[in-house]
Amino acid sequence: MDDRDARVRRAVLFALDAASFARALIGAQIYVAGIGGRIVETEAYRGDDPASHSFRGRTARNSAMFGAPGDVYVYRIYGLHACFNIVGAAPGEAALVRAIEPLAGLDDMRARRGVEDQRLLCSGPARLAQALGIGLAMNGASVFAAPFAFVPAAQGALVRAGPRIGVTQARETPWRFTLDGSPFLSRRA
DNA sequence: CTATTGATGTTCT
DNA sequence: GAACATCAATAGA
Repeated sequence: MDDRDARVRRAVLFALDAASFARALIGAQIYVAGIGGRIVETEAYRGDDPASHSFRGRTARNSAMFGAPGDVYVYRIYGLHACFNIVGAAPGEAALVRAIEPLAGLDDMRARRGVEDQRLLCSGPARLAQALGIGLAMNGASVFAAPFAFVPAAQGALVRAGPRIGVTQARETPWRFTLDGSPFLSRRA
């Protein structure tokens, strides 16, 4: 894929509605300071969605969700962990990145995570944030600027859809997307 | 393999 | 005061 292809794919990707955006992120690559890999699991959230942080409008915590397409939304959950989202085309829309297939910087990931098993490095939203060194300080950054690097998926992957994990509202909405058969998911599809 | 529970603190009602 | 887009450790089947 040359640079023009990448620009076109990026432009198309960041014009999609929230669910299509989250689905199209499967197969894209995300790196932080050269450490990262291929996105294999995402969830879609948007403003008219009761499960979304943006459902009740803009607040101090979720303001990054109302930023530009490609902006980074990081929040703390359960007082302990960071979760990493990429803002979509419209304000209040974002995709939670739930799992990555590690491709680069495995030793750094292992050091940060304190585990050896490759399957446990990035298979969960808080795990991948820790492995890639994504913290609250990166809230409001952009995946198009250093230290991030973002590579859109080159072609449509075989993607499965199902209910989102851990939500109590809109439990049936099938806005969790997984790369079919990947061993790096947070849970089986 | 599944089920349960403790850790921990910010956000919102 | 309750809820929370989770993880790791433990117990049991």
